[in-house]
Formats: sequence, C-alpha cells, structure tokens
Amino acid sequence: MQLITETNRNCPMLDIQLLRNQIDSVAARLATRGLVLDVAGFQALEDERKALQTRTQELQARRNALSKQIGMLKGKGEDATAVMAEVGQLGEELKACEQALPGLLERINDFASRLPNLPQADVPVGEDESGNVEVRRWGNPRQFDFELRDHVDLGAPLGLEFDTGARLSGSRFAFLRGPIARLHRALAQFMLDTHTLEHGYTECYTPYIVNREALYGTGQLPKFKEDLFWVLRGGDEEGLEQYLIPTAEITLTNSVREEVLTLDQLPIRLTAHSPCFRSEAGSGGRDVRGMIRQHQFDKVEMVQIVEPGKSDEALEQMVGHAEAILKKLELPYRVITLCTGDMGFSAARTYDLEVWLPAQNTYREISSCSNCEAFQARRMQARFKNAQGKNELVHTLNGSGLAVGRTLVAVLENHQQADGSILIPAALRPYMGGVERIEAPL
RNA sequence: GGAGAGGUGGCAGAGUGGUCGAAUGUACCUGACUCGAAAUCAGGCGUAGGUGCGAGCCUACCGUGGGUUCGAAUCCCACCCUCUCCGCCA
Repeated sequence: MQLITETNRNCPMLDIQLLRNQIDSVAARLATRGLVLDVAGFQALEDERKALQTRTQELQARRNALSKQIGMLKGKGEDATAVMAEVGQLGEELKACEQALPGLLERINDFASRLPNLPQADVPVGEDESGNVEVRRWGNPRQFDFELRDHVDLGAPLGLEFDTGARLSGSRFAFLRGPIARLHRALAQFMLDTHTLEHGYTECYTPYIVNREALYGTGQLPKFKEDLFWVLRGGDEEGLEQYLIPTAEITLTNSVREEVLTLDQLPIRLTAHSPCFRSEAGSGGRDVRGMIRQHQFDKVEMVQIVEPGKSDEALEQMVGHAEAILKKLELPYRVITLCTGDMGFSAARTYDLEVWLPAQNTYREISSCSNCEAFQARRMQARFKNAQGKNELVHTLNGSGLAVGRTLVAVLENHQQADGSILIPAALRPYMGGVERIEAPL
C-alpha cells in the first residue's frame, strides 16, 4: 500500500508538520489573511489518521514478518501452512485499513492544499487593499495643458481595435494593428533585453499549455481552477485536461520541479515573454473598458530560484528590476507592500508596482513581485543540496517585469500629445526603428 | 497515427516472485595519508511518514493507477512519459 498517492504526492503548501504541531500558531497567522482555519475539524481528521495509520502499519509489519518466515521455511523445504493460515487472519482487517487510509489522507491533503502561504511576520495586517502600505514613489504625474484622453480614445486611430477583438473572440480581447502593434512588440523586446543584459536573467521560451501538476506546484490549483482556461486535444475530447498559462511564472518556476539542484546552480534567474490567459471569472463588470483587464495579455515575467537565506534580498532586487523598466519608460509609479488580506495565495510577501494612469487619475497595478519562500518549492518538490549535503527546499520568487498590455496603456496615456500622437520614450526608440512619435496613419 | 525500445537512488547502471530499499560505478560527506592538494585507502551517504526523551524500531516508495500472491522492482491489465524509425504537419 502506498501512503503517497498521486494527489498527495505533492505535499500541501504548508509544512504538514507545522500544521500538526503548531496549528494554533498557523491559525493565528492565517487569520491575518482573513481565513478561518477549522482547527477542530483538522484535528479530528488528524486523530483519525493517526489511529488508522498506526494500526495499518502494525498489521503490515506483522504480515511482512510472517511472509518472510514463509519464504525461509519454503527455502528450507519445510511446511509453512500454519504460518500462512496465521497471515491469512490478518487479511480482512488489513485490507479494510489499507482501503480507508488513502481516502483519509486525501481529505487531509485537500484541506491543506487549499491553505494559502503564511505571511512574513512584518507584512502589514489588513483585510483588503485599503490596508496596503505605500513604500515609495518615483516620478511626478504630468500636468496636461490640454484635455487628456484615455488609452481607448488615443489608441483607436493608432490601431487599437476592441471591436475586432470582440468579433473574433468576445469581450476582453483586443486586436492590435499597425503602430500600436509595433509599440506592443517593442515594449516586450525592450523589457526582455533589459532583464537579460542588465539584470542577469536568462531568457526563456516556454510552453503555453501546461498540465495540472505544474499549476498545483505554483498554487493555482486546486483552488483557483475557475480563473483558468482549460483545453482539450482535438480528437481526444475525453483526454487529458490541460490549461493555458495565466502567467509564465508557471513554466519558469516549475522548470525546477522535482529537481535537486546543486548550490552552485543558485541563484537561478529566468525571464520570459509570454501571453497570459485568464478567465477573469470573478471580476464582474470591473475594467470593462480598454485593455486593463483582458482574457489574453502579454507579460514579461521574472522568476528567481534562490537559497532560503537569500530570498528576502532577492525580492528587493527583483522589485528594483521591475522599477528600472518604468524609470526607463519615464512612467511615474509607486511601490506598495500588500497587506496580509490582499496578498496572493502563494506569497509570503508581495510588492506591487502601480503606474500612474492620468486618464484614471490614479495609480494602477502594473507589476506584482512576490517571495513565495518554500511554499511553491514544497508543492513542486524543488530542492537543493545545502552546505551540509542535505536536501532542502529552495525559495521561489516571481515578478512581472512588466505586464506589457498595461505598460502600453501607460505609455499611451502618459506620453500623449495635444494632437493625439504619442511621444516614444528615448529608451524605447531603438526598438521602434528610431521613431520618436507615433501618430495615426493618414 | 504506425512499428520498436525504454522509464530503478543526485547522475550512470544491475536486478532467477522470498532478509531487495535495492549490486556496482560516480558524485557528495567524514577520517587516514600529505606542508597542502591530487591520487589512494577506510567508513558513511535516498525520500516521505509513523512511533519513542533517545540510540532506535516500524511503514511506504523502483513512471502512474489497478490486479494476482502469504509475499511484487520482478508476473498480469490499463494509462502517462521519453527515445528511435516511418507517416502527417508549421
């Protein structure tokens, strides 16, 4: 019998020992995320598990010992029927135990798999985004001496077509044509080059369709299936379920899944430009106008795989890498620390970068950088051999650097001119064939 | 899609249904030798879980899931994946 089944082979996100031994402390920390942990329910399951597992193992030990005896007796040519009768008596209870245990373990695992990561101790406690704390600002929002337009109005004559997208695919899809399509491509290229040439990341091109295990590893499954698009292979409608990636974090982070890395391989810094697919199931009528919230958008993602002692430092660096893009693009932004109630499932600490959008007269999220500590590594079984030669879980971090669609929006709105043209920031011009401004084709 | 081969420890690679959790090599750790290192020699060295103050004892794990058996890495069934060749295809 196997205690580790397919579904629980990936350990729950929280250390199961922590749950067993310090459940009250875990409950208190999760409470800051607005989550009520069913301590009594968990402990009832645990008590049951402990009794059943102990009994199962007792019976197995007995069976193994007797079977070994049978082997020895038969080897010597002696009669083993008495021992075989004895082991036969164990059969029924053992079978019952072995059948009951996996289901119980599965329930415990499912319970634990749906618990989010524990916030770091100094993360501000808050219920929602109102509890987030601003860390710093960069740049001054521009004063306009003409009536400013939003990116939808600015983009329309430049090739930003929402009606075409809707006709092809439905709402929340955009079709880009001409100068705006080129600007979109230039932004992604510029970001990739900056991260690879200046920040030490290795460029990657990754699959956009992944299996369930990968999404479990980074924490999107089992809890957030409704946020994803899932796909089936043609001619194989009964077949394996796979998913479109909601971010390249999935593929970059899972690239070390089930690996035991050596110390000298760390840190690993990866970046990729990819489309991201999100069903936006829970977003209701939010941001229906424009390309702020799309089912498909491009993003340049940064991922770091580091030693546990170095992840805090790595997060600060990674935020700096994302900020560098905004600075080069001359886009005002602010950095905020997400409070406990606003953090994502896998994160122990998250900084959001919010770019100034003049037409909305506010800062909007354009990057999110998180330290997931060992949470994802535990689910992925991504480890390294530490200095003591022991396998230890790595720490994983991910951050957008940046969301390309929203960056496009920010460039349009912040660098718009009175005549509706867009001034291209100097850093981006080499990627635009030297063009200094884009304007509607005649 | 067709035909074949194969999935075993960090890696490589053995394994007649019965002390096989698994030979061997390599990597790694410790010790000896050395001024130091290399080489050499000796020892150690998988993961997870249970139980115990502890040395330890026990259970599970040889791609995944099921089956046969007193007993499965080994036999049977299904599935997944990888590789080679053919076909199709951007």
